[in-house]
Amino acid sequence: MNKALQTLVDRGFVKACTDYDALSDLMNAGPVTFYVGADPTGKSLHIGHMVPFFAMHHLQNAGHNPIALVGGGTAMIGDPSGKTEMRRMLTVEQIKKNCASIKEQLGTVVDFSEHPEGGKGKAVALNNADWLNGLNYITFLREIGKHFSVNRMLTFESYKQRLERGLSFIEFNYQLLQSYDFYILNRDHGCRLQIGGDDQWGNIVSGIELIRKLGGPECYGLTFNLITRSDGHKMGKSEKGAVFLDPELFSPYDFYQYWRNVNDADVVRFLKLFTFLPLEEIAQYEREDVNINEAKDRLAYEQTKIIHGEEEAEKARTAAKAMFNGANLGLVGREGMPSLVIGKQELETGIGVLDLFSRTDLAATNSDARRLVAGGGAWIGDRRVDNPKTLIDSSYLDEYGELILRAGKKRYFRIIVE
RNA sequence: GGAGAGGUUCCCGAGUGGCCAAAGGGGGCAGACUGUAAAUCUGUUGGUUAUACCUUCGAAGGUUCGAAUCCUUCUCUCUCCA
Repeated sequence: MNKALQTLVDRGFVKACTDYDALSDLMNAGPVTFYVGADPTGKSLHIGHMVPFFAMHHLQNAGHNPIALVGGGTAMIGDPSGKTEMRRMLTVEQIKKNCASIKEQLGTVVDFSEHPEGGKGKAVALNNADWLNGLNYITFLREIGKHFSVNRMLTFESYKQRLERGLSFIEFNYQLLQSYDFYILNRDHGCRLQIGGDDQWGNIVSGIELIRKLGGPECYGLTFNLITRSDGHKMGKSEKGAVFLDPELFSPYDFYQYWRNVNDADVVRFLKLFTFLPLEEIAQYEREDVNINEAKDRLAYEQTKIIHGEEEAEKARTAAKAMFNGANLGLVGREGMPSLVIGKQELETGIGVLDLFSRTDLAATNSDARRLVAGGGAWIGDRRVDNPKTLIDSSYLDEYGELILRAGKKRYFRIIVE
């Protein structure tokens, strides 16, 4: 099998392919242009969205040419695949904004530079709004719609499910539009392969069929496993909500912690999928005598480095070590920690614990803070605060003239006094 | 257009006049145990200037001493019929 294709299989990406042998031959014959779509339904992608793009990275490194397609046009509609509910409609301005920020985020794993080095393929980012928004309904029906059989579409699993819950007509059209995307990318960019999550199988196959019917070359589809966590939680969901790539929405420190806390059973699998470490290197973490926590630290560090850069990864790691390993790294260790600045004056007067905690991320409201304190989970430095009426003043400052607030064992917050 | 079912707190889902800030489960948070893991057990889970008060059961009115519960109108979803 083709080496790059084999890499994806070995790393645990691949779920299914329309034709392994033919695709392998095609990839052996030279660089293949391929694409994956991303829907700009939000301002930021979360890590669950990233699986196909990590795969894209590996294929680009092997010399193939990626097209990252942002669905500025299809986002107007909403994809019913794998969802039981109708997606809410977004405004045109929102979609535009989302497209721009998503393109930027993809740059963390895909090299969009003009002249990529080291034998990499040339990557481009396109927006299907460019060809979808101007479509004429009647023309589209005549030229594209006639190739689709409703009977056949209804046999797809994704539609079957939705038929029970209700499916709007425009969502039903999604498959036609995605197929048309593939057709356009093939016609204008020589794209021969579409990759994507397993839920995209039906849409991908339809695209291949459309291209064939319109006289294009044989194209291929490659789908990836839906990544799940061994505890059954959805990938990319944390107690704080989705694990977004945008540091504004999900801090690099929390991001690091998310990976640092994955289940034992997931570590090696995630190292293969979500880092670029060579498989030989990952293999050493599978050995029984290796401390699993080292593997988790490596996973967290590598993943944070890819998404947020080396500096942030270092900060997050240092902060984590300072907090959990008891290493007294001084102020340096606190840099990656979420923080808040309060006035010196205010502290000297004294601040109620509840007030203080509710102003941080540790408690959402006063009541929330009250529960935390009453439950014995509120700490300042190494002092447990269990009386909600406690007044926090400068006597609580540590040797650096700061307060380190803690909720439970894992959530820290730094109060800087000025 | 006609007939019926329904919209409850983060989610699912009980509740058909006061004992309802609303059972139960899930999820979350905290405590215990641990390895910053999993599993398990316990507590907690609308807000506030907090043994009380305020806001919440699709929306707006009404009946009542008192409404998530009864009535009216509106609205949305689903099912069946044409």
